[in-house]
Amino acid sequence: MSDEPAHRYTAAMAGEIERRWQDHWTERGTFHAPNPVGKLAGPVPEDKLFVQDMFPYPSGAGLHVGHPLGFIGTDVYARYHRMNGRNVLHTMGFDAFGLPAEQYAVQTGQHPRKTTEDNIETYLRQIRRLGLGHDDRRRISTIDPEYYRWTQWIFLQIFNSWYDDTVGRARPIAELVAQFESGERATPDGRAWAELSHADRQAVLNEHRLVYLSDAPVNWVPGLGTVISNEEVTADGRSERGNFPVFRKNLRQWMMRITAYSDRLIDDLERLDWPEKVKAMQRNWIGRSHGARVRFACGGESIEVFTTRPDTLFGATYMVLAPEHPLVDVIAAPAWPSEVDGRWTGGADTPGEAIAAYRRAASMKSDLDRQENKDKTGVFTGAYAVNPVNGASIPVFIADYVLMGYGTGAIMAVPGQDQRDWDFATAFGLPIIRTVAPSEGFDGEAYTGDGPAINSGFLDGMDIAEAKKAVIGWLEEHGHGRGTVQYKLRDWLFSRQRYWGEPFPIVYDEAGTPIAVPESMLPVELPEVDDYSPTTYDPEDADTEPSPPLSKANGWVEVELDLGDGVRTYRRDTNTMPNWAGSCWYQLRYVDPADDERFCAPENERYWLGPRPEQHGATDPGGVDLYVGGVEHAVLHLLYARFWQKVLFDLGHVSGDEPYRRLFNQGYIQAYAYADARGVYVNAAEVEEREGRFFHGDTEVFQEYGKMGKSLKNVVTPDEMCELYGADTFRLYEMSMGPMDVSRPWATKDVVGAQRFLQRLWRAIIDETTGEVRVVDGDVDEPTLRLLHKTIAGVHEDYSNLRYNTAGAKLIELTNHITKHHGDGCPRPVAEAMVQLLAPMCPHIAEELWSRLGHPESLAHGPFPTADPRYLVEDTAEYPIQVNGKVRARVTVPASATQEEIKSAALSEEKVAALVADKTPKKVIVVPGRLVNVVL
RNA sequence: GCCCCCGUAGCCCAACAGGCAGAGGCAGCCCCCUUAAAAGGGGUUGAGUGCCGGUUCGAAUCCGGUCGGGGGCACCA
Repeated sequence: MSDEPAHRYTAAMAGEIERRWQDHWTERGTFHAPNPVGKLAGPVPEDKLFVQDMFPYPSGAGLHVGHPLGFIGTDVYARYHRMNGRNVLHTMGFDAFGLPAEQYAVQTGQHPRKTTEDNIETYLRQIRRLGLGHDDRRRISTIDPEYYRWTQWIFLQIFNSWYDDTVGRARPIAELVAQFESGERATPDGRAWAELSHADRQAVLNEHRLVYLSDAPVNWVPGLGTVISNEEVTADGRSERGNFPVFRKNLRQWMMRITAYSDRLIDDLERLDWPEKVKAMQRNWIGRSHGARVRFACGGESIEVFTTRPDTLFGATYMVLAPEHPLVDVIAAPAWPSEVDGRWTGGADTPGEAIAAYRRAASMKSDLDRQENKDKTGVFTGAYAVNPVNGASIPVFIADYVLMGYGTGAIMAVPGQDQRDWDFATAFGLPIIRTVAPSEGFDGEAYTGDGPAINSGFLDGMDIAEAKKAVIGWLEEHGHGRGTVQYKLRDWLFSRQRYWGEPFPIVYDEAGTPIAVPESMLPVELPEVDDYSPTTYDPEDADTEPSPPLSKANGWVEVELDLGDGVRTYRRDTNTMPNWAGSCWYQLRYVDPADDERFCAPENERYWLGPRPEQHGATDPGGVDLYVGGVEHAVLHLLYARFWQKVLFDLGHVSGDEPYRRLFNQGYIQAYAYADARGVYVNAAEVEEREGRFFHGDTEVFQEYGKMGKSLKNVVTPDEMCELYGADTFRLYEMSMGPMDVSRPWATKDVVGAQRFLQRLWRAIIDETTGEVRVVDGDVDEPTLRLLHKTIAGVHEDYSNLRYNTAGAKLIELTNHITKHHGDGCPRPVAEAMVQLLAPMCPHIAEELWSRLGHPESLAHGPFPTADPRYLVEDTAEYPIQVNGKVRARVTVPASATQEEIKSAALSEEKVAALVADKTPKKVIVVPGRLVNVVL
């Protein structure tokens, strides 16, 4: 330790260099990216790049080494392009509203603003050490009133819009009012617009607004004291946050009409450069299916069903309504028909009693029960319906395998082609008619494959696609139904009953009509309250009601305003927005963070985010050039943000209709955790491996693999890594672990490899004992030049394709070559190029070496080396010679050799000639630049 | 149950578009430096690509099957 050379690149020296360069960059605003107009205006090159990390939430727990993986990845990309002359926008702000912040504040007994701002400071301190080239003028935070002013403004834009299906886009609500006024569009009850009261008009408009109040059933979570959106409910019917039971409850809540955009949200995925996996998840979530709605007569009523298989209509042998379906009580027979099947009655004396009992039982089942137990249950309503295609009379059941929330809440059951219907039919003794001939050898139950229609009258012989078309035509012609499209996507529940979120810019008049707060009065600031902790309940108690903390802010809820007809008293909306709101548009604010007239100046928006068809193709939607984050936001954030962008686009506020042109999902850094026999976790850093088993001291412990987390005692922090090795070593190691999109285990012991490399590179340029630059001037030998230019070319390509692991490997290779062949000093041109190539990944050491090599200017804006093609072509080529696919020999020929020349060189090679002997090769394959294969 | 992704040295990972299985790192081994040590230097060993079959002159790569791991959806008509 003591006699370590004075000028070795140690962790301590790295730390000193890093602090110095970070200060240098900050002082000079090295990473300030100019805008075309406004407060950040400056000279802008046409060539720009907007790189963005997914909005981090500033957790109180601080960062572990997994968090910065993507941040470093985007930084390398940004630095690479900045060095190559592009105007690069890269920054980072904070998504700081939301439940976790509020819960953390409640735990620590402090105001959420205080804890959140403290956490942001901690977060910034941690990421600052990493040397990320952020434009710090563009840091924003969703909790800043100057930010959420515009979140509220966008909310009002959406509120004041409606979706015009005839033109397929959102329009200002005033244009709808004009249609009603002129009579171009009739009001729902046919009265003239002028005859409607103010409240009536608002009620009509509420049915069209893209944000509207709804009394529909919503997801109520007593354990959280708030309602949540469908996207936040897990598959087993619990809240994603907190894992509490979720209950369906009718509550008056704000909804966003995202369903108006279902088709565009699906269709526009094709124009995005996104991972297929994420696109598939969004398609799946939106759940578009094509089919038909068919009406079945039932007594004096008509039951409408949705089906994706109208071609199987002849096989419909019964119908099922969801237990909550409104027609159930209307159609239910007063008494069982004679000779009713005992399985159908549920043991009740009348259909009415059976239905009541069944509904009671169904309501007691949780979603989880329903999923675990897929045995089919149901009761007969006593009613029969008529199959429109053949006049058959079929019984109508209720069963909980039919959901009120999808389609029409009613189905035609075709047991021959649907396994669920098959199961029900078998349990209840109902007939099964196959209407598609199963393929040969099929021995299953319901047959869902393709085949010719059978038992289907005029459809017989047609395949599924033909039969669908034919039957839809028939239904439409005879007025029994029509082809239609169905979606799983539901409107977005947008209100939360929490404190720590954006207040709604809405007040209510005496009649309870919601009124937009005028733009001039934004932001509507979050009031101080004595008790910001929400009222939560017994998580299992469904009979509770949300009680928003803001409703307790007495001086705030009641407000005197003059909204045009004199000063009156209004009540504020006491909900807050979900924490997804702030992240729906933050890229727009990064672009223009200080504009206080607009959320973003159009010139700046167009420059950074506008479509560039000449560069990205005719259908380019625009958006952030590279957006990096985890796959966990595939449906939530990424769907909501696309929706807002499209509304803003329709209203003419932005020039592109997608927010993120290219999306990249980084993998996760995971870690081993160790628990002893009792299941108690031990500090992973203290575990030793001996003969394939693991020990903590003398106690045997057992390895698990997964997340890094405090409770698992396996957290490694970037701070520790910077301390032990320096930020550049840490950055390089993270980038070298593998491709960016692959998840992998953290291994602190491997970090030393990255450090040794940087030490070797440092030593090639700096004398470790004197600290003098030891590069040599003069000509560089040919092999070194060849390797150098090959490295330049390869690293260029690797950086632009986010393959940092292979870029790192190429640099190590070059450095090893220099160490081996130029131990007495690195040739200057090689040293300079090497430093430039390294700079995106290890910017501090690169700046330091660059400056020691005599360059006063920062390396942040280049230069970056380009490969000289002369050194990329070899003058000779070595060909492996395969005989029957096995490599037997090698020949070296001039690179200019023709295929014939290569062939004869190969055949005359000694070992090959011996193998060929007197035989005549059947074939000789020459792959130019690759190899020769002789087939005997 | 349905859909998607991934299996290459002890470990993390390379291999352009089917063409010599290896770029790099960790660990191991040998040597050097050192009073000693290593987060120093130099060198070196190591897998036939999870398994079976097919296509091909040639397969880690393409196709079919199978096993293992990860993820998404799930009574959505």
